[in-house]
Amino acid sequence: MTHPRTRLERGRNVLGPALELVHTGRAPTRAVLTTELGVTRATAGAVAAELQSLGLITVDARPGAVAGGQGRPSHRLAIADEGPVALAAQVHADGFRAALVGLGGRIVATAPACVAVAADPAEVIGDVVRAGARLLAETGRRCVGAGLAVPSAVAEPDGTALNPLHLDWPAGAPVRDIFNDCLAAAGIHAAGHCGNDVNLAALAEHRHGAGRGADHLLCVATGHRGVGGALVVDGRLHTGSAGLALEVGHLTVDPQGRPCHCGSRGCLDVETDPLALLEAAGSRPGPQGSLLDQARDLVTGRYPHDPAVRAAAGTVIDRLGLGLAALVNILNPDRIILGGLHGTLLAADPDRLGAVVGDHSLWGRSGDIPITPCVLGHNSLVGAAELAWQPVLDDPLAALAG
Amino acid sequence: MTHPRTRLERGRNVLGPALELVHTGRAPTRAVLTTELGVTRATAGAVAAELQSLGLITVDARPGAVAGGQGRPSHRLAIADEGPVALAAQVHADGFRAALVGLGGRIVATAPACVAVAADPAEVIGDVVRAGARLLAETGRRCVGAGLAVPSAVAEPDGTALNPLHLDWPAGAPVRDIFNDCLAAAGIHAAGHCGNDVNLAALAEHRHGAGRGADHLLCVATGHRGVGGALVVDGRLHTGSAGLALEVGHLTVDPQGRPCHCGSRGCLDVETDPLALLEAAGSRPGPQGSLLDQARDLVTGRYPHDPAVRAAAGTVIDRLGLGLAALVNILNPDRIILGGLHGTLLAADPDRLGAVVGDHSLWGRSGDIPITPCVLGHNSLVGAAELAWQPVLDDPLAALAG
DNA sequence: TGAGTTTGTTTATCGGAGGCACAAAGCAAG
DNA sequence: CTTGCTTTGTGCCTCCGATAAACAAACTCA
Repeated sequence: MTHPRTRLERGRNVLGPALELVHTGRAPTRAVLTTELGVTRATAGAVAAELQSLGLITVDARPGAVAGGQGRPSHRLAIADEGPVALAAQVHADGFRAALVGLGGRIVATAPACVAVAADPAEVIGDVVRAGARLLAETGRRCVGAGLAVPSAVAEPDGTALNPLHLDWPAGAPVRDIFNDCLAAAGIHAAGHCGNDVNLAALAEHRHGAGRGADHLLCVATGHRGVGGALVVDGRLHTGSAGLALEVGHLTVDPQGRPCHCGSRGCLDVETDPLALLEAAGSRPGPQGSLLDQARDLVTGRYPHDPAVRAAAGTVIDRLGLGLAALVNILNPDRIILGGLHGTLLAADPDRLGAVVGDHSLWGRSGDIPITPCVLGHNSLVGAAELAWQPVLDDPLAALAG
Repeated sequence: MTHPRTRLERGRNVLGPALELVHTGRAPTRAVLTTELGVTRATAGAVAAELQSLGLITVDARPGAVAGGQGRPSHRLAIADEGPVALAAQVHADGFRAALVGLGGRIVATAPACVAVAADPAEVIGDVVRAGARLLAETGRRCVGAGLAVPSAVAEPDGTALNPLHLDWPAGAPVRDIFNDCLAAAGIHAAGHCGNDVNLAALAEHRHGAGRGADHLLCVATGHRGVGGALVVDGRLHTGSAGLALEVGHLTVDPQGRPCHCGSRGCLDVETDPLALLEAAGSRPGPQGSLLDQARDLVTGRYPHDPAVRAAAGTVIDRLGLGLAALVNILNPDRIILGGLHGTLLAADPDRLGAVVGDHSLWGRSGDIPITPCVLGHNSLVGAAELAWQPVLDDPLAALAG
């Protein structure tokens, strides 16, 4: 005679999709979970109970928890306040930063930004991991994994940084191995993942920011030097066969333009980054503040009334539009988001860029593609956390219960 | 009391993947099916029996059917000889063609190619559908669906041909609706699907030709005028959000090049198609034979010993290499296949193109990307059939039993 | 001929999800 | 306040696809 098993362990195959719905804010109540997953109420109930027992979400069954229409109010689903977190780390040309990020892209704690960057990747990554370890110790949260964002293409499956150009790191540095070594040295027993910062920013924006709901999201951004791109298709990063896709910096946008270190001229990289804008505006880069900040100040403070800035920004916008148009023809995205200086330029003159993209991409349809700036702060950090959360989102039971 | 159900109806969820393995030639025996699907022998047996009962495959259990190693020989799996077929149709600038294609990309019957092309899409599509209907009547095969390849981007979800430039069709012609109307008028009760010819060729090459096993397959081809591209990721066509991806013809490959109707100069479209090669070689296009045939004859007959042809082909190869390098940087494919004149040029000088692509794509890694010509005859036709077979591959029971 | 190896088949069982009936919790109209 | 309607949550049973394990079959090799 079989003893009556508890039915609470049901719903394993839909557990991941269910958690993803809560994670991305698309499942505020249990009833929504039912319809979004396409399962019965019984299954959705078991799934919600299971996620609650894993300590990931809370199911609020109190009356009045949901502002209802007709019928019995549904139980409210929320991300557990004291649930586990991911350790997120970011290294860039001007410093590094660590944070703890919970489900839903919620930044739980941040370490103060550090501006010193050593030339040795192991040293920098060790520093940022130790900063993260301190946060974990202070908060006492469980850590589900760790993610590191670097300003370089990261090759798969090796996890090496191929072009960390503005970091003075050696090309091909095994950043994932270094990251995992540092995690182990800091006593953090969790898997470490690495990714390109623009890729991770795009992932974060897709799940929690300006890219929500887009099926084919193109993200282009410039930080300090150079331009990065990313594509999120059906909720997953499109990184190509070896993690090297969306290296968009060397599209030709001005045949008579500046020479580029790649050997060509007028590449997107050298025509639309902060230095290009400063030079075009006749403004010498100063010693204080990053190139990005100086370029941003120029645009937000003196566009459009300063003729030199107006002309320079207009030129950069036109060049960027040409590059985006080429990408639109190749990738056919349904939304474009712009980060860094590109986002600032878009905000300063929302119409000009769209017009250029529409004129130079085929069948004019592209004019219908919404182009918006990124909206998340620290989106690369949140994206790094997404990398760490991914195994949990794919299979919560396997990732947490072990 | 429950009656003892026959266990032959098991294995529904793995039925599609199993058929796909047989379809792509990756499951010659039942034992391979077991390991490839990752299921038990019991399940694989039930699945094979089910596919056989659907009339799609044969399971040959005769001793000696498999050249074995040790142990009991496995049953041989083969595509059923008299199984159902897909109606494949292709329309291009020089005419149209119909064929019947079975599983495995096997061309079962072809109608003679027709060289007359009317300006009215309904007329042409009606002609090709009637040719296909005759083939169905002659062979008496069951038809699982129909696919049509057109030399134009096909917008989804509407199924309209956006730029059928060399067909004198109106832009935006609702080819899928027309195709389905013609099918119904011909008494063929099957769903009709439409796609871009290069996309479909890439799909066919991925499943049955030079692209087998590639995870990220890039295909670039030129037929008569213009250049088309396609990307197959994890076995599925990447068509972007609206079916318009991989419009690669307007990448800039020569800033001082020929003017293009898109308003720019030196586009891949006008620098690497057959007309570009003929002009560069100082050869006036003649009245007899298509542009593609004339350009091919030039290369195969007079390369490399004719200096003019050598120089012209070299220039076109270099331009093509620049375009491919840009695509490599953006898409990071693990294999590239070239069709039409591009395939001929590659075959004529296999090393030069690879060197250019390697030099102009980042981190030199791209030099490792294999570049090969397409190998299938009628690959757009076979690809059109793939479109029609897809619902069967996704869920054989639902598609066939209804 | 017999041992070892690999594959096919049979039977019992497991586990996730659906179906259905019923209970619970709100709103609206009288 | 009561009654009816609507919507949601829960318990019980069933279904279905697949696994597990034991056995039978077919071949190679010594």
